Amino acid sequence: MSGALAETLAPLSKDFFSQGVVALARALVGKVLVHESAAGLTAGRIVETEAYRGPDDLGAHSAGGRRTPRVAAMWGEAGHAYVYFIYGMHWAFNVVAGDTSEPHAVLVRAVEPLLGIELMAQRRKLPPNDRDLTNGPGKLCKAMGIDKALYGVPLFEPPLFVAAGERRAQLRSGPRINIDYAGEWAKKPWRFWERGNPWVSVKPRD
DNA sequence: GAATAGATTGTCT
DNA sequence: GACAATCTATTCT
Repeated sequence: MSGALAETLAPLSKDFFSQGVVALARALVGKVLVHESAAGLTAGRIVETEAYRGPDDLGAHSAGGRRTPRVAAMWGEAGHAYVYFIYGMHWAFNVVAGDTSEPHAVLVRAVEPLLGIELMAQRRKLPPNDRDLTNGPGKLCKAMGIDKALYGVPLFEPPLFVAAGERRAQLRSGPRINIDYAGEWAKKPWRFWERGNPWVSVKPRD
């Protein structure tokens, strides 16, 4: 990939994030996530997202109005990062949506590597052409160097930001992954992905 | 390819 | 003390 591409990666404006959480989850598919870390630049095209709509949504960490230190970012301004640690070893990255009275967020579940692929491979200890590089929430965080240090940072300016990008295939939707405990809420079709994209995590029926 | 179990720790009850 | 918006290795078929 060329330096020319890197130069086209400018942050979207703050306004982009001011839309409903489900609309934002849809809009983010095809956009590019960029991280300018000390180790180097990585960028990936977002191909899979999920919307979490607390306090009503029982699948959300903010369910029932829960407002603990961990979920504080969900109660913050739209367009900031909500990063959490899960299963004792993985980080997951979310884009906060809604205003400060609405604890909403969009989980980014998979990206397609665009830039800094060698660095991603190094961080993941995998070959650069490996499909497992970024096809899952924990995997993409590891590959792109996203962890607690980026908790709450704005996503409309460096070092971590969302840039313009195009969808290359039809947008599909289905139930969210691994929230069976959420009852009826688990059935909502708030998972979105780009049809047929090989980087999507848990294989959907496209 | 599918199913299963084990890893490992921050967070909340 | 229980569990989690997951990943990996292993063991099947």
